Amino acid sequence: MSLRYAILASLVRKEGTGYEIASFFDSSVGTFWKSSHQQIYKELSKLNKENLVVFKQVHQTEKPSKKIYKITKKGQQDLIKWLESPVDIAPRKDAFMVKIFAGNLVKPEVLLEEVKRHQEIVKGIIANLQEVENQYFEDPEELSTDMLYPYMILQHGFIARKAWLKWSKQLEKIIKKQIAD
Amino acid sequence: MSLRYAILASLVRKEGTGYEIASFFDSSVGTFWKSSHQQIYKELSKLNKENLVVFKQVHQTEKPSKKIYKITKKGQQDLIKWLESPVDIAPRKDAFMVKIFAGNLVKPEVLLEEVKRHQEIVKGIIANLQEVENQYFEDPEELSTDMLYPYMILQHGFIARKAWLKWSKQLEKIIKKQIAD
DNA sequence: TGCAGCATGTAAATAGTTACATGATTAT
DNA sequence: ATAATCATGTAACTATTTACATGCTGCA
Repeated sequence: MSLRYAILASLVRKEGTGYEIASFFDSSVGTFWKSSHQQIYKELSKLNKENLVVFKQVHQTEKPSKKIYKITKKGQQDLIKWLESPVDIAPRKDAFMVKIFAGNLVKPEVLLEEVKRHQEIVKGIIANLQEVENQYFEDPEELSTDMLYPYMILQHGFIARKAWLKWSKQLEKIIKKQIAD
Repeated sequence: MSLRYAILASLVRKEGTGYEIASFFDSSVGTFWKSSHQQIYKELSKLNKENLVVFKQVHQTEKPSKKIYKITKKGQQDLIKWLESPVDIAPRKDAFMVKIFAGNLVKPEVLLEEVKRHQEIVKGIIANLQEVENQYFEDPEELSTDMLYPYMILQHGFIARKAWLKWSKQLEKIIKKQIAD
């Protein structure tokens, strides 16, 4: 039920198309809510029926025409009401961890390969976060109030991914010891 | 589609009832796959129809009767096949982060309260992890091969939760500065 | 020539949540 | 008395994924 609020939170900062919202959720700052474009389009049309967002159709000659969505006053009120109520901590569904938990069932070489692969992905994510920080948050001391919070989302990305990497090095050692034996 | 593998991974270590599997997924070592008991019961009966698990009905006088599930050879083969194939990194859906991202829309006092509340929850989780470590993983050097991987799941819990706490202290400072202004 | 990016969606299937139902025992 | 623990499930609903569909532009 929070997809709608993730969308509203995105629109409150910047109006945009469903496509842009989907890209945002794929980006470093927006990774807190991963959703497919199909789902986002569906939710946007629901949100529109409930008068929480409105859109203007924009015709383009070189690209397909698009709908630029904007949050309404009612949408803002709804969002704020949700923001002010408590939420549970996020339940986890992490298939990689299932694999590690059952790691003793597979050849350590195979496990190591998967760990290595994930390390490369995570390193890529960190590099991307770094780029975004350099581009948009160069001087954290000078950030405006409303950019401070997105900056903290970025910082969370760094801390969480780096902690994961550190842990995965420990894991690597253990798997390599298994291979040696 | 990974719920079935999380269940199989749990059963491969120890046979048990749906209720026990659900409790395991709520516990510190099993938090990598959160699911409701309703869903687990449904999946177990599917798994049974597909001959990946079998159960024996056990009648109890003081408690309701139960079904103790056990993984079959076919179930193990299926699980191993899945374990050997690559998985994507887990997509995130974190409502708390949506709140922080849109933090500028609410009174900093309200935001701070929610952050504090989450800090207490996370501290509780860390304390629980510590207890489990003391009880079951007292001497990491002496761990048997098959307990090494669950131990690493526990370690991931520590690292991830502690990293979150550290980040949240930074966040706290920023919110307090907002209140002061 | 083929793929990536822009841009929207429908349809079918599966996964997951919420509400409800039962019932004994033990601890507060 | 009331809640928690053990133990199972059904029914209705909502959320999410997967597959399919379209079509233009610009790049390699």
